[in-house]
Amino acid sequence: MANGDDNSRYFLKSLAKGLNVLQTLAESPNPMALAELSRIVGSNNATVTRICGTLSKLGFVRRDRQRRFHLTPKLLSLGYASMSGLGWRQVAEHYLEELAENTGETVNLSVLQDRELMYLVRINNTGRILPFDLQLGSRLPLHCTSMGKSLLAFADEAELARILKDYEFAPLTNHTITSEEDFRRELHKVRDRGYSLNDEELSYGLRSVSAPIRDLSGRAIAALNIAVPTKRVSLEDMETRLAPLAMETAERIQKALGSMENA
Amino acid sequence: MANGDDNSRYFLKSLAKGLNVLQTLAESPNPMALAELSRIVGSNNATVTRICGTLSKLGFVRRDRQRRFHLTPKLLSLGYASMSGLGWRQVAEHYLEELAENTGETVNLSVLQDRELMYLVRINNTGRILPFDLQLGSRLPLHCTSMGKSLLAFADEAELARILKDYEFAPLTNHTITSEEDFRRELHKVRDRGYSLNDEELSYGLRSVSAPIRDLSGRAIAALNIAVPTKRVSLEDMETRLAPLAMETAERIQKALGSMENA
DNA sequence: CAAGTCCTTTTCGCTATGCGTAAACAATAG
DNA sequence: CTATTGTTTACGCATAGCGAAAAGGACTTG
Repeated sequence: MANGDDNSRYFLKSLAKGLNVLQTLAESPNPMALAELSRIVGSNNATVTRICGTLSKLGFVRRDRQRRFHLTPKLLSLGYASMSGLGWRQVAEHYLEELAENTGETVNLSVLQDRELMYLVRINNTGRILPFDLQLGSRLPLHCTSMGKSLLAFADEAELARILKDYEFAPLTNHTITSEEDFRRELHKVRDRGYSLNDEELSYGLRSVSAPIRDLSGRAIAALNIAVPTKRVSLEDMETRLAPLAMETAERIQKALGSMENA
Repeated sequence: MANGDDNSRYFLKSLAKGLNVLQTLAESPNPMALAELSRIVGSNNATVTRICGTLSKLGFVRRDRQRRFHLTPKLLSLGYASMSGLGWRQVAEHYLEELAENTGETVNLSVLQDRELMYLVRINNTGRILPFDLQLGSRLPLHCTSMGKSLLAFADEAELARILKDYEFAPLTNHTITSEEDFRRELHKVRDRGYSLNDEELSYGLRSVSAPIRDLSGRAIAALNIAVPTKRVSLEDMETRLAPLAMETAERIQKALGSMENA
């Protein structure tokens, strides 16, 4: 019945479903029972039973007394291994540490992942001031973060189009940009200045400056930022003092990366 | 042809193979080409092409110009999500930070994972002295680490038997314990004293003390340790000064854990 | 440049695999 | 004790996924 259009012979559905189950569990804040899980992934629960049985026999998933499924830390090894492939990350980390030391602020690095950004490095200098407790691997929206703006301002047009297609500009504060026109205008500004700002657009009390880390073609492969509490650092201070530091660090990383072989 | 013996109807082979590919890539220090990969996972390369095609369409794997496969950081999100399920980890982390502060040394926490131990927390106080640059999720052998000894000394007999069956006591230094008899003797000693030592058994220049974190039945669910360079801390010092601190911290964590609901 | 090796991709037909429906089983609630 | 909702098992069918082998590339070597 209808192999549709594509290279379907080369796509393993059960593998995709299994990974989808893992992702679903990862995205849910709390463990899930079978029924809920099959509802969300949209499969028959017999199927989900089989998937979870397999995952659990392989040790990626555990079932608690209330028959709910949890991910196990076995997945951690996979996650970390994936980073060691990212040679440039290590290089960047070095410079970020310097930046964190010089500014005394929290410094982050993230990459584009699907339609969000994902943290790859986080150096938290200021004990827990920020309203978010982010870890590596956690994700944030693109439209209301400085790194998101940097990543998109220097993405290629095709990628940008893909992401902005039906993008939902969810308002998280009343500073959040909520329309594509405004956002595109903002991206222009970012391209002009070479850095991007987030002034309480993600969360009240929080500002950040970000600069893109670009490859030789000018495309952003990552973005770094400096995040500060509003009460301690003014917007002007961000622009005059921190923005240049962020850009300078990004440039140094780019230089260092230039001398590496490319994937 | 021969469904063998088991509940085979409930095990999804393609999912298992796919995950096996991911694990294989994770364990390899460098990216792999198709041929090598299919050799290692023991499947037809048509099969591996399909698996990798799927994984890559889903964004878990990337192929570089030389047609070699890499894991992508997309897996990070999964790994970290798996830790947030571990409520006790957070609790433990708090006490470990204290311990690190009090001793000024590097402090770690790990759990049993397959036949190795895996790091879940690492607080590195001493800038890069240690010969290993370990990250969360990385693994070490059990027989030549203090945490490995703690974990096994307080594992239940069945688990211990499973692990020691055909265990390979690879000698990493000339202090490494290399026979099961010696190792079992060592475990007895650990049970008696309540803590375990590693005196240059993993790597020259490195010592550590570890104490188990046990559940109500006495089984170790994790182990913490304090790791030091040999040049700075004597064996005697470890036993008289650090070992008690490690045990005390472990006990405090156990108490704190007692007041949590169990999975 | 032709012959040879090794790697990768695609084709093709078969059958075991994994699917959904539906029935049994379990647990809670009313 | 019947209803309701969640979980597991049974069963038979369709097809998804498999391996063997051919076709297509890339890179050496004579």
